[in-house]
Amino acid sequence: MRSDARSNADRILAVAREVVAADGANASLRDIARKAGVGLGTLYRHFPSRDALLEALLRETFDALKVHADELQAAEPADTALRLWLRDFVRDAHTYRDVSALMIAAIEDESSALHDSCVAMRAAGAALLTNAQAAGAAKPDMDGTDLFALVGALSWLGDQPGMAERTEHLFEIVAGSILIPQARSDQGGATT
Amino acid sequence: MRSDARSNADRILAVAREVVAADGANASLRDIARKAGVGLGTLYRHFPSRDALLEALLRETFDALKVHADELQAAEPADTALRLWLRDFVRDAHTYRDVSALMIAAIEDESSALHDSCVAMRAAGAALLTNAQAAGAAKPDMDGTDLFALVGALSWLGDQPGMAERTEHLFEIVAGSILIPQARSDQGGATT
DNA sequence: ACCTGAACACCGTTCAAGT
DNA sequence: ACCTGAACACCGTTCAAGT
Repeated sequence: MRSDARSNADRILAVAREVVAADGANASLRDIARKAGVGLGTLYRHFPSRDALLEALLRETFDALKVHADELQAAEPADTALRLWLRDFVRDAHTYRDVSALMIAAIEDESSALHDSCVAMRAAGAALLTNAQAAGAAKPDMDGTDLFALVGALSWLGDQPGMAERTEHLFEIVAGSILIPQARSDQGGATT
Repeated sequence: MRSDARSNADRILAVAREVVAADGANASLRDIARKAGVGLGTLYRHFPSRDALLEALLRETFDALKVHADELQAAEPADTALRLWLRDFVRDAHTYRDVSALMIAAIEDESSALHDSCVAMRAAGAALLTNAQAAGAAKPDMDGTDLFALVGALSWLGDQPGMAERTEHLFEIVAGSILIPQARSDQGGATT
């Protein structure tokens, strides 16, 4: 019966969402299986690795971030688009505690279930960065991976005790190291 | 016999240095005790917590960093002093993998064995920062904890797979968000 | 097909028992 | 005083056995 399996997978995912929200990305898988009322092997059958489970939890977030990148690129001047997207990224990346380390690791590890999503995130950010650089609004000596590293580090900081309330401020500081202040005229269009 | 105890503590420390160098700050304490040829309880007797053991490993490094801060403050212009010290800090903080998370956590946790050292580090950095700010060489909207957070995050990045070779570059980017470029005349002395 | 849970090889931490 | 190692309560991962 395939419907059993599906309902199990759904229940595991629902429970995982709560447990990971509470305990972070390194939450006990045993605990999740237990609370989902399912054998440990069943969890492993549906999600063969921790990354696979997290990927399932994060997929919506990732998709939304990619869509948002496209929207911003179309609607905003290059520097605003980049800045706004980075804010979102940092916020979303620590929806669950300790997820940024996994994301940064996943970008190097092609076998990780998170790999594709992270590469896609990097590409989305890189596109916004390239745009901003072309407009002279972002430092030229930086690539998508640098950007990913910086926002990853920022989101990691947000997970550390005592740092959460400083992330806004730290974001501004780091953003200041990426973006070049623009004297902007009324109409936002940049010349090529 | 107190000499037994001392020699045990020394051996534990020597082994811990190797194991932590290999496995990072979360190395297995059991493994350390085993390799030191000592019962697990003996390790706990001498080092009642992981932080206590790491503090012992890092004490020399910390002391050297503090001394170096004073030297730089006396010998270099404020911006150079800050920049050079930050470089050292980032380098030393990832002598052992994953130590930066513990350092940042320790600054909030007064009961941690690493607390005092970390507060002292922050104070040393804060003094250099204040100096640089007074000379107009560092952004004014930043305090010692922000500085600690940024270099902590940078050193964390250095521990992540694939990021090690970018740390130099990322350091320059972040340093650029802290320091204000100076038009410097021949003599380096800043006026009070 | 799908699920279960015991089995294995690990942890950190504590503490009775030994010298 | 100091040390030891078993005991306890946990992990992640695998896989034979069940339905």
